[in-house]
Amino acid sequence: MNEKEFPQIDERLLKPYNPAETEGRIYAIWEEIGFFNPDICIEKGVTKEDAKPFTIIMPPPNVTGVLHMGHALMLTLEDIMIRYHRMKGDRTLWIPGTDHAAIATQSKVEKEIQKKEGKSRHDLGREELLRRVREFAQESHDTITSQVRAIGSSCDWSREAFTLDETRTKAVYTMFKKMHEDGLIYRGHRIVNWDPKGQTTIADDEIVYEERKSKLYTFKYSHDFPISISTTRPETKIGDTAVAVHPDDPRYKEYIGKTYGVRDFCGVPLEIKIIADESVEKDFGTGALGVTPSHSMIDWEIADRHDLPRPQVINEYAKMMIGDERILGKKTTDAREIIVEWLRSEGLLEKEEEANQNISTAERTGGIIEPLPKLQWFIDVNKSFTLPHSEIKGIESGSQTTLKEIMKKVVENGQTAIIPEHFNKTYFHWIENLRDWCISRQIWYGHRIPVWYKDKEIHVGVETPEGEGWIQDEDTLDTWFSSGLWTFSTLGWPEKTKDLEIYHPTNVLQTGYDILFFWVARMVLMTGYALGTVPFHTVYLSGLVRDAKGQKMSKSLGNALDPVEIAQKYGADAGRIALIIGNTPGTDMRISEDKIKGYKHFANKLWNITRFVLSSIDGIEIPASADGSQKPKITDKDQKLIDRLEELTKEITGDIEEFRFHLAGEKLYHYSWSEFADIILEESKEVFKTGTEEEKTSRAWTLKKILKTNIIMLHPFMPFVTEEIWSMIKNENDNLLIATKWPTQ
RNA sequence: GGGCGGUUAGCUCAGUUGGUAGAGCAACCCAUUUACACUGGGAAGGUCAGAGGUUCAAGUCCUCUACCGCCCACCA
Repeated sequence: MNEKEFPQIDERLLKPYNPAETEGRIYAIWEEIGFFNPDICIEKGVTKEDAKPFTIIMPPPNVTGVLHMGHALMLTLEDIMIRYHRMKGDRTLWIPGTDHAAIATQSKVEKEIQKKEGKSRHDLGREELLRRVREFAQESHDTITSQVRAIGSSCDWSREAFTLDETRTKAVYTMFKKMHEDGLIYRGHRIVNWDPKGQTTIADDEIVYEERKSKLYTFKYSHDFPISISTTRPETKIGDTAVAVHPDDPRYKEYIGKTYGVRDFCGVPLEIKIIADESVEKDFGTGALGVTPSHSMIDWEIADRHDLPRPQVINEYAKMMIGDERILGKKTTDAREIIVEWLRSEGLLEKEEEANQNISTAERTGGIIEPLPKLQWFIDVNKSFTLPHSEIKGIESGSQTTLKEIMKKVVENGQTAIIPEHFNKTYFHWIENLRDWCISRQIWYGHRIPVWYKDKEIHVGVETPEGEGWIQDEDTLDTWFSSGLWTFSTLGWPEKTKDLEIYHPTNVLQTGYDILFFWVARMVLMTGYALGTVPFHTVYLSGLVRDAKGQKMSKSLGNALDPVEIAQKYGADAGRIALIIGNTPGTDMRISEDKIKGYKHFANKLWNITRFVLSSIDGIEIPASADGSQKPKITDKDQKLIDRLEELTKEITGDIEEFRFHLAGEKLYHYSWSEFADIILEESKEVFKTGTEEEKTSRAWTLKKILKTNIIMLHPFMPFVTEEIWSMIKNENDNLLIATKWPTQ
């Protein structure tokens, strides 16, 4: 092939499509012209000022490292929606951001420092550790934002947010103060999930259960104690204050209400009251439960109901804090052996059996959770408060409600719809079992709790109080507290900004189903409380991205695909569409390099289709542009092709509107390859060879029309190659493809 | 223990409201410079996990069973 054969063809088309060269250049053009920002779209006449808004706030990736394929899927799905709506003419906003991810980030940096320098956070001190974490977070942030660009995300960088930046911190502090004033945030001495390894509390849903073999011991506290009990943790029994039995259990009825003194339980005197409680299973063990209020969630609740004393016997380092020299200061596991040995030697041990037990461990550190009573901050999910302004169906403005009710109503009445729908059940089930949310963490990286103490005075506020001697609470807030505000803190709340007014509630939240509870439910809670509305109308839950064998991608397994590497090797477009086709919401997917390679071929196919169309129609006088305003006489045969294209356009539009991206992508792929290239273009060769002038003109016009429409519709899915092709097929007065009108309205 | 999802071609998965099964990859045959070998054409491959039911009609709706996966609870 030489220039003589293709005199009018752009010379770029003479070589295979090269995404590595193209993508960075195209992204720079988009950023330069500013169409990612809706204000500029309005300024440049792409969007009408009174157009319907369409908003997505990007789920902020954690600044703990680099992006993985799951992020690539997220960015692709969101970018498809954003580009589609922008092309439709909506006032479209996509705000990017990152999450400080408190515990995850701090523990990652701590681990590195420990490994490289052998120092703990206490060796460094609060200020120095924070400096190091911030430095790490900044680097991580920079990597992430360059990756987000590499994938082709058309988000508005001028509005970028960080969960721990100044504006978001103000939002967090304002929210804390407001909830505190409403009595929804309280400080209480309550049992929490303590992670002795991470030296912090964690939330219920940050617990991971691990099944382990353990021993179940059955014994009596003393020879004259009337009831035997069973336990897997004998060392906690020095903290027992009651034995609970089922109220209907005839075996123990006579003892209920009596109190027994145990003079010496491995060196510790006990006073045990026999109580009746419905929560006890008659059929488990002896049917009697030794109640250890301070070291078991269930027992703490029993103690609440029966007003029992709650001595703490284990400390923050998982060591025994009472007892004689045999057990005092010993690790719980050692103390267990000692107490079992003592029971055995006293002849109190009746049975020892193997049992499977689920051990609670901390998700981030792997430490075994020790339930402990601690003074912590909580959000009360059941307390009534007045919601002054409400747009939530079923809750009147000015009426009494609870946070739990808000979370429930919003999904129940469909103001927020979850896709796929079956996750509704999971959501409701979670809310029903929800307990008060412990929001304080004993780590340093994060939003420091906005509470100051001075003697007996307490100040809760956004600013440090005036005067000498105020000391701020040492703890920081759970990272999900700030994430919960994300849809509106990114729009400027608590200020009454224009953005907040225009773009909130947002349209879609797209995220993985694994954080439905962590995040989605908390956003509903926070938004309902602060604004009396919903954070988003639709929640699109995607599945996890796994490797070709179905394993979770991870660095340690070496099977993780790096989206940027993929983009360099096959093109971001190929990676994007490979993640979309065959991927349904809520279902995990498998991705392999082979699949991505296939779609690299597809990008090249589009390239060659373009080359063929342009070279075939070269020299044929077409009276008008492909926008349909003027056209030549169209043959019946070509009219059928146009009708088919219109039908496809309607289908694709419907599929995107209804979140069936996998179908839209697949249809476009097959239309382009199996219909347009394999049938229409093949047949056109004959038309151009032997047809009449009228047939040739009609066909030339039709091919260009199909090519342009096809490229427009593929743009949300494969933005780079389509924009590059567009630059070669557009008419002089056409805009960039990113700002070109979608073919149906 | 409670709940949710899955089971469709060798492999990975689609299949929107019920209308006699589809794609990609792999494998098979043919074509060899054709816009594109990052190609074209062709053929092969499935009693849609099993059983029952509703219906003129079921991969699709209902009931039950089996197996796989996930989530929640945490029996102390």
